[in-house]
Amino acid sequence: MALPRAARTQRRTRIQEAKEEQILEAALEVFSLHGFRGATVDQIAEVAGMSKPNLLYYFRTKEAMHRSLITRVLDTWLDPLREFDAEGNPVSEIRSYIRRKLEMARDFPRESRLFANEILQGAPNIEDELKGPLKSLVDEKAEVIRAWAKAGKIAKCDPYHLIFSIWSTTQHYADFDVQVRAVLGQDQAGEGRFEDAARFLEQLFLSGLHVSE
Amino acid sequence: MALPRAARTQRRTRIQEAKEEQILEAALEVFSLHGFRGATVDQIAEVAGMSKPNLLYYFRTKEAMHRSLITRVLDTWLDPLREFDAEGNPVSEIRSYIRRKLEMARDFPRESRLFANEILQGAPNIEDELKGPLKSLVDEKAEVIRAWAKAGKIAKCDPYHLIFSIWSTTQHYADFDVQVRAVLGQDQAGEGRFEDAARFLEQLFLSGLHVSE
DNA sequence: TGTAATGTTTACCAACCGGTCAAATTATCA
DNA sequence: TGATAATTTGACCGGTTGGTAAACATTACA
Repeated sequence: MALPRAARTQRRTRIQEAKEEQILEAALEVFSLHGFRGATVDQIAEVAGMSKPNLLYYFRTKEAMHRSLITRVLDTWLDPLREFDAEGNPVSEIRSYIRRKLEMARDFPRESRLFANEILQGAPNIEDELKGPLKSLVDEKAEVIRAWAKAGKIAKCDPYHLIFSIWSTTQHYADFDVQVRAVLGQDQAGEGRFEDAARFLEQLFLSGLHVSE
Repeated sequence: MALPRAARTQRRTRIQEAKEEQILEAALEVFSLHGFRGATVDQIAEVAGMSKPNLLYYFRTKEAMHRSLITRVLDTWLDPLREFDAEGNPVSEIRSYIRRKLEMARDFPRESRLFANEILQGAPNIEDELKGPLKSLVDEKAEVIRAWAKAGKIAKCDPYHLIFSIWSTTQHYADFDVQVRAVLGQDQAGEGRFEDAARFLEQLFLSGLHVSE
């Protein structure tokens, strides 16, 4: 008899690691495109190149798969914000934060859409993580921004809404990609749109905060 | 035998109008919360307070319901942009555009989420409308903004990305509401958050574009 | 090599879902 | 009022879905 997932905390075969990776990759592809309910286990299994029961041997339910994926994505998704440095200089910190977020939107659009899908539908599975770790991290960085403003290094502004606006503007290029492409048209919608966006957003945020180099 | 939807182009009973409204209201509620595939006809029927066959008497398929809803929402969703006036003064035009979009995010979050769900999942049903009417409207307004920049009324910037950033920042408060509330915490997350957001966004965009009153 | 643990597959199931049908009920109006 | 058209409903259907059972295959290792 096989030991399903829960019992395998001790040792993990190479096979297990490889297969789980393979499954999560496929799950990311499908979930990000169709949302939780829109995705089917058969579809994920097909993309992963294995049979449905085989997939369910590694993740006992569709929900387990989704949970595993979401927590992983949420974690890496916050990395750029973690790097936000209180000791650094406001201009370069804000600029590189925008750059990093935009690069993630460009290089990991599926992760962004997975997350967006989850939030959009009320975040049933991660509300605790939003109110806990996410809020703490944002609180901490908001304090840094507030200190910068107090010291006159940047314009006075609400740090929370500043962070929201950086999130939304950058993730827009992943989550609303279809719309962006449609509006820009074939000629302008090449990969150069990320460079254009970066230039625009830097100008907006840096001069919007009255910081110049 | 009843005449289903397609045959009723001539006259519409009061009952028909009322019921269709009732159904679309329920459909908006359910679709915006669970996406197209996540929503079930039974669920919509229950929210609408009628039986499933009765609902399907007015809209013959789930897709017909969704289509009807989407086109209506897309249309009203663009109203604020239509009001954007080339003859107006850049400061007040941009400010009132932001205000209006933010008010829509506050007052019609379900409409925003319905739209976001659709785009997020590749806009299978409205790609043509994005590439057609939407693109045309944006092109037109982008030209207005470009002219303002050329005349030195606002800073030179990419008008398309300016519009994208206004869309994303304002809609964020509807689409990512759960996250916004979670991060702001109970004390700050009251209805005042929209006023705070409005203040922040006005500052960001107006001084980001080097326009001052 | 033998055998026990691990991994994979075929066949299957119960619940659900979108949609139909025919019968019953209600509104319309000559 | 009576007949005709519009509306509503319970019962049902075929297809899909998430998940299971058990037989079969492969790997790890003593």
